[in-house]
Amino acid sequence: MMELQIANMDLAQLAGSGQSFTWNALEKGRWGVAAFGRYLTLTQQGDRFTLDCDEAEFEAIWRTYFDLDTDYAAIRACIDPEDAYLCGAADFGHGVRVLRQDLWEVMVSFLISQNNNISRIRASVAGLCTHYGEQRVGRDGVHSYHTFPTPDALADATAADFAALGLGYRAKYLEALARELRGQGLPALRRALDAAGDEEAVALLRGLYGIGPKVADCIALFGLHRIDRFPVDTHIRKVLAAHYPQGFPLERYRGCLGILQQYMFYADL
DNA sequence: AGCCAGGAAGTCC
DNA sequence: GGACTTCATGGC
Repeated sequence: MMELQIANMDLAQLAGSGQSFTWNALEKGRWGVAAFGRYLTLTQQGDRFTLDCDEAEFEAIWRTYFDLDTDYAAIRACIDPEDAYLCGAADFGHGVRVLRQDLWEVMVSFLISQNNNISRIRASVAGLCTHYGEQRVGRDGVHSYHTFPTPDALADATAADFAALGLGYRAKYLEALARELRGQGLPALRRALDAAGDEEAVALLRGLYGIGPKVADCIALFGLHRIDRFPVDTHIRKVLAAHYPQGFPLERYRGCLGILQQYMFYADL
């Protein structure tokens, strides 16, 4: 058990922010978070958080996962005070952060996300975990959870299997992705991505079947923490048209574009 | 019935 | 290189 004070973090906002699809609401304000093969439950009262893990696990996994070493107050302070829309969006989503999620989980989740809605993405990801993930018993010894399935765990399934979980026409993309990255495919891709700059990383991702510009940007932002990527989806396109007809000031916000994008996305949800 | 959802591939020219 | 169409599927 750990108690912490964390500024600029709100569990309900993170759970609803559409960047992770493996959070689940438990009883009375408690959230369950599965990541990196672990399962954490936590609660929040204001800026005080209670996590059911020890300090070693917190330092090994969760400090990084919740991006606690990034100063979100400083980023919000950079917002142009004349920009009423962006100030309002950042205020509304004050507890949204860019989580440092597992690369493969992000690849699969956002491959599924295209032309889809968040509730069905969540259901599809849950189906993948229960059907192909590893079942483990939680810290309380009673409740169990499923890890996110590896490429190898998915590679023998077919598009028809994935379609049965509600992936629709995206099922063939996941079939190809899992087979492409099975064995040493994923670590090899990760090495190439880690050695690449932002543009090159996005280009590498776009070389995979089913991954286009928007999904590649989401993978770079959420799976590689390339904080300057600015994914433009249907919501952001709408926001840009409504509030930035002359174009969004990308250069002004170089260095934190992805975080501002999350404020804008969450405000539009 | 048609439109929308964290879009991308295929198919024209 | 663009512009247009197709792709599953459920909710509104």
